Amino acid sequence: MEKNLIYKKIMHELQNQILDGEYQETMKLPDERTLSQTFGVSRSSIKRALKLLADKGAVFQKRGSGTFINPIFVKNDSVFHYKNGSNLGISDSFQMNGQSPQIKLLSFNVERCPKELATDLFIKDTDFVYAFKRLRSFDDQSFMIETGYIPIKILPQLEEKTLTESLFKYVEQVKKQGVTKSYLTIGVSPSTEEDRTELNLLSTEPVGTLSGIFFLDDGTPFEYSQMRLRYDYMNYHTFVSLED
Amino acid sequence: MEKNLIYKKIMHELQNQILDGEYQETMKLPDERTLSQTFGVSRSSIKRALKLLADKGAVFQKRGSGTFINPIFVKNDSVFHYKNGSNLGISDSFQMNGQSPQIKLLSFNVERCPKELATDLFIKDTDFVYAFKRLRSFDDQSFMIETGYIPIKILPQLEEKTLTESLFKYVEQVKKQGVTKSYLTIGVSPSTEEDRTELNLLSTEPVGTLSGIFFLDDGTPFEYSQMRLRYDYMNYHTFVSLED
DNA sequence: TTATAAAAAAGGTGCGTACCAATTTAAGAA
DNA sequence: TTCTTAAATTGGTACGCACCTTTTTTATAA
Repeated sequence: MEKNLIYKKIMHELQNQILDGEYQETMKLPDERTLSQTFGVSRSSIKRALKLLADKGAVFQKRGSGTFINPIFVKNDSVFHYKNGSNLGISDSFQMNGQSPQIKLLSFNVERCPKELATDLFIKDTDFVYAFKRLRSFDDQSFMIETGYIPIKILPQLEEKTLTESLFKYVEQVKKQGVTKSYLTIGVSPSTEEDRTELNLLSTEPVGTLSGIFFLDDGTPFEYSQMRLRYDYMNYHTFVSLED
Repeated sequence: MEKNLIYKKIMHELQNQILDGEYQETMKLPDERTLSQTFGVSRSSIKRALKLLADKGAVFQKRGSGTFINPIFVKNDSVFHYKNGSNLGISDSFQMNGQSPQIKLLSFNVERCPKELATDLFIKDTDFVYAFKRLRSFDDQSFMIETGYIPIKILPQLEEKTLTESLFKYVEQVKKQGVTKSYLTIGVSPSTEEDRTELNLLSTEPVGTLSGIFFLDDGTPFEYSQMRLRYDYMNYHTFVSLED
């Protein structure tokens, strides 16, 4: 699985060193030229690794001064790392005490693609999609209603029972591609009748909404999804860095 | 202002071409080697420009195949572009019909740094901070309550009236650095008494919450901020791409 | 015509060089 | 000692090369 890429290997190594408190005194990494020497790789590769860490918010690079460790990244690593490896917006990647949630399939149909979604999913509105609704819960507590649309031509073999398990894992098996990109809009809404019933909410208790598109690695729009979450399960962490 | 960096210039040029529909037929950019020639720059610079576009979600790069345009980026450009140039999470960057919101200062004090914030702001809990609360509105409609904490040693000169204007612009002037990085947690909450009063909400109507830290370009934690938004103003767009 | 294999195309990785720009440090002068 | 200036440090930009991996296209064979 590990593709043995130098810059990724070094990125991980540095990240581990950082989290292990290797550079705690100075909160600063060695300079790029030194790193290049000690790792025995080119400065270009070091720069590439550091760029990844900077994009994560693990370090800040300052010209003329050095590469500094973000104390919050170290301290709060659990929170900060939530994003890495699990948080693609959300959807499939819930976990609690290492245990995945149960999934109940509320409905499952094949229908013509709703007009508003056709362009987003890059298909014609005469094409068919799977339309399904799922309910997720931990033990007795339901926390999310998910409405999803998937073009049938992307997953011609999709069966009903697959939808009671992890969709993303299934896709990775079948398509041999990961789902690593998403475009999401996050919002807030008072709870609807359905929300209150399914998620066991009072009328004063709201839901968080996530809606958007998930892409395969090659950019194929794979699913349009609308998620409504119990407000107390809604917790989205994000590190934003404006380049331009 | 424009720093005349080749890779950024090319990034913009390509982005404009894309939005202008230059590549509409194929939805595909020329290959890197060709771009290198036509722009008269090295392939490395082209790669760098394309990487920026890929990180934005404007294009998808597929080895062996080419660089493809994300149709959603073109179509929905307003939404997609919301993030670029204005959306650092949110805070200062609101606008509506090109018009900035009014800001009312609800409170303004200097106090010792709350213990939970000290480490996040990278200061001691014996250090002092400005603590303030602001209310933002468009015309008659208030839409956000913001509670902010800023270490006094970062902005020793901060005056009360500055807080009724754009804080970020002020910082850029004084510190000669932008505020281009933030680490935020997004959540949902039923409205509190104060929310309902200030934001004119019913008890069934919730707020969206944004809380986290804003950094200066060099990584200095500059402000801890908690924002509570009217649910109908809460709209956060994000493109997520998992690298590793 | 169809299946298979070779070639070409296209993006990815890694190394290296040269020089630039901001910051910090050290040296020298007042 | 303190201020000013020059040098060293450190990350940033740009170019180029060589080679790899995946995908697509083309040519060849069945």
